[in-house]
Amino acid sequence: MTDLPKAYTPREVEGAIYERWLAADVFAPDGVGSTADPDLPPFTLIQPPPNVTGSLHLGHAQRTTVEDLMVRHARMRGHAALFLPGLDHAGIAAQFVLDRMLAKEGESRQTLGRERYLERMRTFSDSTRHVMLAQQRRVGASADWGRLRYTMDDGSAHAVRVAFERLYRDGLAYRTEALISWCPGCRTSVSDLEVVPTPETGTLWSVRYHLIDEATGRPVPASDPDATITVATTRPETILGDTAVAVHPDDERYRHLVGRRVRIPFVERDVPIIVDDVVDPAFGTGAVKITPAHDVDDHATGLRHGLPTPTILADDATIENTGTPFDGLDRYEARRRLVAELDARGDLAGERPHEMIVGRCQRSNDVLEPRLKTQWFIRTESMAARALDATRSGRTRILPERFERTWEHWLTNIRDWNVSRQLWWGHRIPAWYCPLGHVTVSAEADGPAACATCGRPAAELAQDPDVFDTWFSSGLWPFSTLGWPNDTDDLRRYYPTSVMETGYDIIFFWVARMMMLGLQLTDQAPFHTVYLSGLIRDPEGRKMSKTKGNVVDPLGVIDESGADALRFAVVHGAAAGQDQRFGPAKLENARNFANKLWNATRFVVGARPASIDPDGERQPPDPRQLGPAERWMLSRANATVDAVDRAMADYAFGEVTRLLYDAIWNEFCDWGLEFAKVRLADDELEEATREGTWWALVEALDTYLRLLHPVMPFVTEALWAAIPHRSSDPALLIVARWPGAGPRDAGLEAELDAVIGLVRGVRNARAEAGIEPRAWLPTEVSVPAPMGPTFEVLRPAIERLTHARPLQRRLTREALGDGAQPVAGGALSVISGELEAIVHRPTDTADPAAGAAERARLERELGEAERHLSAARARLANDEFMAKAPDAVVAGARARETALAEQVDRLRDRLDATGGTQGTGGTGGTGGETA
RNA sequence: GGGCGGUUAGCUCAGUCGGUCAGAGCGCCUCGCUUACACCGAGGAUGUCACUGGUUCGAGUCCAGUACCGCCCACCA
Repeated sequence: MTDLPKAYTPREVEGAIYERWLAADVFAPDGVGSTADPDLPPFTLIQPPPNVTGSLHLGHAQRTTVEDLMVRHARMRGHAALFLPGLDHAGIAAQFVLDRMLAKEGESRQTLGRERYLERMRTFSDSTRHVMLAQQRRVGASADWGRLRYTMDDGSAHAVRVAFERLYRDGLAYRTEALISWCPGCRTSVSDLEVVPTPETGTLWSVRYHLIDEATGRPVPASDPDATITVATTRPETILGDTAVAVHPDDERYRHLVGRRVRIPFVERDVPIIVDDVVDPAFGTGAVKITPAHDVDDHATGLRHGLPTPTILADDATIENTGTPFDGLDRYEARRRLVAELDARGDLAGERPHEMIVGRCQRSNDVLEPRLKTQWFIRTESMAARALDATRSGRTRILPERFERTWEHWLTNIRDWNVSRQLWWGHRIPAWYCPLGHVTVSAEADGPAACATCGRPAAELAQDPDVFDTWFSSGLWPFSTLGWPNDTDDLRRYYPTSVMETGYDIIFFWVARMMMLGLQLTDQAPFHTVYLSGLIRDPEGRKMSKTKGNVVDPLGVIDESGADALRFAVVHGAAAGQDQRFGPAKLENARNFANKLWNATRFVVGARPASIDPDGERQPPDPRQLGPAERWMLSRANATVDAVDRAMADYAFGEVTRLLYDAIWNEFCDWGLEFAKVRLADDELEEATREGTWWALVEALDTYLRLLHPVMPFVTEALWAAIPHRSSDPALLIVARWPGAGPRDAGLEAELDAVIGLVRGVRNARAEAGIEPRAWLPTEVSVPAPMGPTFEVLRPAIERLTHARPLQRRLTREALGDGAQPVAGGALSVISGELEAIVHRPTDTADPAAGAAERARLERELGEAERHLSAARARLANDEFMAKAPDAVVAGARARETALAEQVDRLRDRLDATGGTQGTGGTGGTGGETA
């Protein structure tokens, strides 16, 4: 046993504890401190790797907590529990951060060049990775740091190459020119998921295109009724890339123009008027300009009609290749000038504000441009089908279940995944091109020796300059971290993993891709359960973000309130998939709870009978030495074990903390300790009895510390060190065994409920009557014979808790009131279950008004009891209820009716007695009215 | 345009199988420094479980619809 400081100071407690865990090597499932049961299957949780260049925010802390609590729980249950930590290189996100830093130095990707840029990135990420890892340790992550992985380490690099090669070999990776979303700021393509549809008010311009006289090849004269056709656009600069004008096939207005040609202004290109179903005749003019290289719909239209696809936007979104003066201008400058020029020519038919959805870059917020690029794609159809099969068959379960519908919808409508990124930071795509255009994909670290098609030597091959979408390497995470593609011991032992915990916001980005790639490459679903956490929001319910300035730094919170409080706060009252607001109140509540636990333990430790060796082995409480309160306490602890087990099995972590908070605070501390105090201080009891009482406290406390450990690991570990252990216990709580649910004693629990109810009732009555709390008042209690022994053992505690002196026990209700002289002003009556008490008031504080107040109180209680009683009776009088409700429910209703009737009866009696002694004439009080 | 979630005490939220489910924390009010804890203890007040209808012996809970708030998905220039 170790001493506990008087005050609970999280900083001191937590710092020392983590070092002890590390020293004991208990985090690794195969570490020297592991106590795993070899007969149980392992439990594997691969951490969603946080961005290496990021900083830990509250969301990370919350996820780490949930992950860690699952791991700790599994570990205590005896499973070899692997919590594999990691970091993500976060391709585009990291580049975005570094680019901004470089910009402040007047540098850029271009000025540095690829090699120096990547060198800077490595230096930068090396400096931030330590911060990220240290933060996780502060939160208490019991991760196996020896297995720490990084999406840019050699193992991941190898996995990425092999995975891609296999996908290519199986026809699931292909290279093609396609319309992709391009971010001019990041200078890369982004996936559909990274496009943020943003509502904006733009402008819809109407532009006249001049028809061409086929005979002369010149524009038809303005006098001709069909001199022009008017099209509408929100992006006039794309006019420069137009290769057709389309109308709906059924549109009578334009039918006669179909097949004619119009001249695209500035580029002076003559393009056909075509028909296509994509056109909505009701929108705008019903005629649509077609820009196949810069619009999704137009691209599809272009493909259907075999239209040319001139690209007019450069990587930086300046105009290019148009042969017009607009070349070299930024897209928006070009737009302005182009509109002005059209207006000057008289070809601007109109402009009006237009509500529209603009695609913006998730990272840089730039407006994205659809454009053609030759990129690598992953064919998703077959993999998505397998992923759906895994969830439909139940091999993988998504929690909360409602997200399975989202999952279904997305995977059934999935499009091929563009994995090429024109970034530098990431895994280079292992594809080489020979001068003849042959493609060679190779998993070799040094690339292929020769072109796979024509045999040209490596020296003549050029590797694809692009890198993979960062989610490609993340998608391999559950198995690449365990050694895949090598057939390692870890992979065999820990794969498939048990639970994947992550935020619901990346279910598509990440979970779906892990699932697809895992099934494709390992033939197994990578995890059996997906636990989706909700998002942490600020106290106003807003998403936390740096730009809003409402981010909470978890380290600040930990410094102030402790990691245990933070962990408890983010778990307490939270439900899977449900966002939660986080504010100071929750945190304070959690810290208070830790403090409560600390002080309760300090009391137990300090209350040790001198006859017990502080350094001795823990003794099981001797049942013969236990009083009803101690047996009740142990029964309740068993009940809590049972309830917590059920909640854990349901992944209802908020329920777990609620159960423990209630059990520890409202049962163990409020009643268990209070009853025990009296008993431990009772010199009349035998030494063995006091010892038994203390061992019972230790037993219950030990159980609660174990149950609470996964959520509040530091404080429980520290406190556990202060209580005696069993010979079978390990040195540290983190590897101690999860408690088993022992027997309950329902009858005893009911008796204690009555006793506790009586104490509460007496306190309540005394408080309402305005009686000095410290005044000792003569109190009588009628106790049915079966409860006699319990009452007698608890008598000293009841005396103390109710300030009753003398406390006299009566065998029947009728006997109440005989033991002391009723005094003017009346006595207080309290009914709790089968117990009934009368508190006699001191003469000097009694007055007629007090009697009236007591009557009012009793009448209020009577009224309430009568309402409940009549409701219960109405139920029993309902034939259909009697006929159709289950027997157990009917029996319960009968019992309730009996109890309520009894209570009403007693309250009436007490009211009569109170009225009678008061002598104010109101002797017949039946509770109908309140004075 | 589809889909999902939320609506329960002044605030933030739990509420699993339909039957002691009207709950917690915070806040508020009244007391109290009783030898674990003032980061505490004792007591108290506060509800049309958003609305409408339905199923059921019985609905905060299941079904349908409505309203408001929020999120996700979606190629209308």
